[in-house]
Amino acid sequence: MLRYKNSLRKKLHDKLKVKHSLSLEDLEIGYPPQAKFGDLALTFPFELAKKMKAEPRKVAQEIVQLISPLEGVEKIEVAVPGYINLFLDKRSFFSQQLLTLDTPSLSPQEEHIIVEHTNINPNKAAHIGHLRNACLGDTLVRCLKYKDEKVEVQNYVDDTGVQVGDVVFGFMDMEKKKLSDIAKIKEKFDYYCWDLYRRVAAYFEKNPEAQERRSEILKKIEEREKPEVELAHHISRRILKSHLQTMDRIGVSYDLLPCESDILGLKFWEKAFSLLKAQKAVYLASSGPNQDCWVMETEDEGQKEKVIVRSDGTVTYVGKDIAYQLWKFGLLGRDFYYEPFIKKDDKTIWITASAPQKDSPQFGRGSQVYNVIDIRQAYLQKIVVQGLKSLKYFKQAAKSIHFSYEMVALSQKSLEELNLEISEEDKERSFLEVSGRKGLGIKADDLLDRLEEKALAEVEKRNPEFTESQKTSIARQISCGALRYFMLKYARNSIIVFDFDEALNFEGETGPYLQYTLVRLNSIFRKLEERESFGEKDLQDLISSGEIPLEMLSGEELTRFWDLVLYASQFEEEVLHSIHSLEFSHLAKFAFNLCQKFNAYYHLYSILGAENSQFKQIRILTIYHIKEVLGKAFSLLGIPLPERM
RNA sequence: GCGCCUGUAGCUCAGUACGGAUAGAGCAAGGGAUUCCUAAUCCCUAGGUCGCAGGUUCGAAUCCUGCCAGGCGCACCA
Repeated sequence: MLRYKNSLRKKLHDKLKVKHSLSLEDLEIGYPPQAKFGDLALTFPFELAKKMKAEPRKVAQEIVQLISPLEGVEKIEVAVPGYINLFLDKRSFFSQQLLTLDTPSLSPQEEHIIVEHTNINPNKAAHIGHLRNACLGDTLVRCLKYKDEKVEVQNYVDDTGVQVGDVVFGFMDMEKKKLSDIAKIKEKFDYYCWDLYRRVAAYFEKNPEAQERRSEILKKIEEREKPEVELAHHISRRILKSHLQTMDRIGVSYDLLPCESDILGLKFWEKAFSLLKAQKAVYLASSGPNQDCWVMETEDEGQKEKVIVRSDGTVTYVGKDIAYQLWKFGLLGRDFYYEPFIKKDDKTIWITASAPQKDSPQFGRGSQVYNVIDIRQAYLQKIVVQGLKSLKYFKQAAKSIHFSYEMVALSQKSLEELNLEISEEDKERSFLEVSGRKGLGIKADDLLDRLEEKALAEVEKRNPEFTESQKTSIARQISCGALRYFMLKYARNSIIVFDFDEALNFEGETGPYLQYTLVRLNSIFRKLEERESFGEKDLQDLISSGEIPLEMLSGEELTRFWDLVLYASQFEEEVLHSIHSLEFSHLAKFAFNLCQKFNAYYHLYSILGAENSQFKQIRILTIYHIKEVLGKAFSLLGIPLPERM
């Protein structure tokens, strides 16, 4: 449809330019609210009427005279207030759609896009909040790649921060463990640390005097002193591997894992600091509450300033982030070294290193950067962008996009289900924020396990004859589909109050519903092959022959057919819209709606048992079109497609 | 206090970017459909002062102003 609209817009522009000065963009083409009004609607007569101080209806009528006849358009009508409704030539439109199924009309606009997402502190297991981040980020990546953009996916690892330091404290000071003892821990390590981290946080609450030791550990990690730095390294790498395994379960992967330890080791901050000082973007506060700190003035809030370097000379998180953002755009003048971290199939996930390595690829130097980070960090992201601006990198500042989203919270009901202890104060709240420190949260692997378990039981019920490995593999695909759809169905601005019943539901607007629809669709084609030896080649022959016996259809079936075709053809528009608004719930809803439309069609019209071969032909072509579009949509949403379920 | 966000059906949410034709889904509730391509499905019923009050407009859930309610942010934490 995108392609069609673009060419229609050009045609309209050509026909109208003699009489009206309208730009191509002014000629907006929308959809009427009801199918009976038409297939496409032009609303620009209203704008024009305003300019000409005329009645919209009259303007619309005049325009219809100018643009008629239009190639590919069967009928043009003026609707009462002043819309121009177009009725397309169904046969030529459908045939065009079928022939261009494999050739996307989207084209890239950037040289190199960097998407940073996931970014879990490597000191505990991943939880549902992290899953939302990863699903959003990964879907963006898939959509950008579909648009043919060059995309590099980074997952930042804060391996020298407070959170890792706290777990080091837990092992060393509370559990009195050495590296060799930790290495011997057999149980799921990220779960072990989840629990330990919660105990450490509670310990610091009760023993404020331990703060001193806490700072000491952090300092030793930064200055690469043993044994603290060895422990931090062991813990962070081991947990990072767990995270990658968890993310692999939902089909999420990365190109590069940039580590904070290397940002420190390679003195990224020192370089960024000298750049900022040279541009006078930061200054040493000589008085006031921030005395002896290097601060940056914030844009809108008047005199307010943000501390970048503390009075003890250490750099804040934002400072390091500014350096990292500069590096992403290739503006820092320093670079990482890289080594392989994990190889799976033919894909390598690289990690940064602080010494030169052999045969490593190039990363960074993006022309556009997306940071997928929850909305609570909006202020800090703004400061990072301001850092770029103060260095006069206005273009890069404009291309720094904070992909923000709301948190996943826990309902009181889900807390009860998990038997988590909460304070009296927290009991009053309608929902609770996930908190690693308090150990409040649902671990990603636990949730995925529960989804898999339920899916397995459902598969068992329906397909007892499948082999065990078939069943588990299908269950995995279903759990992934269920989770990804769940994370994408909500607008990013909306808080997800997590509820087990909702998340584990496989009926209605859920991932498994979508998967089931496509499984059914595929199974029709499988049966066509089995029973009638009608295969892919016959299908392609049918399409290229251009024989579309549309004349067979009338009444209800014609309406349904056309509704399906028209809706499915909007796929690329939905992808673009989702990228522009960073709202992938649009794409999720689109796939769901298309499934609903198909399911209704499926119930009314038999394909295998069609009345005659012409009905069969047209129905096969119709559902093939849907199958292809759904297949593409699923792959962008990261929803796997089981053979059967 | 300042800034950002949210308020739509019993519940969970779309729809707001760029105002447009009768405000849509799912869940829950009630009723119905399976000798036939997978019932993880489909159909029907019921359910709405779009937080409140003004304003702009031919036209407002959508834009503007004020108010009410809730959330988040405004660290020498990350």
